[in-house]
Amino acid sequence: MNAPLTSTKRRLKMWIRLLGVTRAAESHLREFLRVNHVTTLPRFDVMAALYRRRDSVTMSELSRMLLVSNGNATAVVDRLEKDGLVVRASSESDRRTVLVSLTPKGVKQFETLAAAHETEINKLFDGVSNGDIDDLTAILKRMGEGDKA
Amino acid sequence: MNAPLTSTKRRLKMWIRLLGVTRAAESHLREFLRVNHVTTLPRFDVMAALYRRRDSVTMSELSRMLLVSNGNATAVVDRLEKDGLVVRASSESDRRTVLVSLTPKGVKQFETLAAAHETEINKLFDGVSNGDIDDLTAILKRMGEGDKA
DNA sequence: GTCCAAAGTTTTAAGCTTGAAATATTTTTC
DNA sequence: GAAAAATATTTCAAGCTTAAAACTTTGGAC
Repeated sequence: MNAPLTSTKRRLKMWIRLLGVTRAAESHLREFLRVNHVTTLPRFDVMAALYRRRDSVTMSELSRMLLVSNGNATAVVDRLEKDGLVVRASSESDRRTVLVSLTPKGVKQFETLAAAHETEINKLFDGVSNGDIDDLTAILKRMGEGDKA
Repeated sequence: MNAPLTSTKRRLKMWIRLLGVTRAAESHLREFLRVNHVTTLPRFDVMAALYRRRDSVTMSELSRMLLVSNGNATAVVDRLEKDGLVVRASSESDRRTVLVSLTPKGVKQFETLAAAHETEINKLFDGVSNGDIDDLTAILKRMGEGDKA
């Protein structure tokens, strides 16, 4: 009964689905972090970036890594700093740049958080087959590499 | 060289990619709407929901359709109403409920917007093969249906 | 009919997010 | 080496987003 969709319509449909699945998962994750760990996704993201690069990261690198504006990075780092989870230090070589890093308290909290996060992700996508997971990863990888546009 | 990943790690990896691709696309789309049409994604989403259901929608339905909080829906509708793109009316049968609908001006603007949006999505995913698009849609559809959790 | 739980919406406080403007510093150019 | 262009960060105003509290109205229980 259905006429075949044009290539454009198929892309649109895919995008609607992509957005729907991602938003639902994000929403679930946000709730999980809030209720069980009294934190938020942006805070988690910043801490994850700093954890990956333990030897401190500049504000610019941070916003580039997270795909957020520099003003945004400033705001989240401000709050994490107030809570004693990260510290700012000015660079020796370039006094414009600010180096951010996790405090020991931040490292400790993040390790707990990361483990819980991983478990939750696993639970969240429990119903998806391993085949679908790997196919999805492969397609998304191709998509991510393609867009230098 | 790489040891095979556990099922948990593969899900985590998939999620990182999913989030990355979606955020990059959303960011591109936001920029497009702002620069070329002086509007935002949330506004577009609300208008799209109202356009799909021309005979007016309640605030609760709206937030459910968009997966956002009701307070959020209130705020976006407030701004659209101030711009004369939507109207609120109280229901005859239930004085608690508020019926929102597009004004003629809103309909007209949305139709322009929707066409531009579709073209932009198509351009955005230009580099992705039709096969990948359809596979992706199918997998995402299965994922979306699965999560009654 | 009155009380009370439930449902629909808005308000509020806090945090997230952005782009643009403002500041400070470094590098380039002449 | 002074002026100007470029880079790094913060501040600002506006809008997005959420959860929780406050209101209003409805629909039962009695």
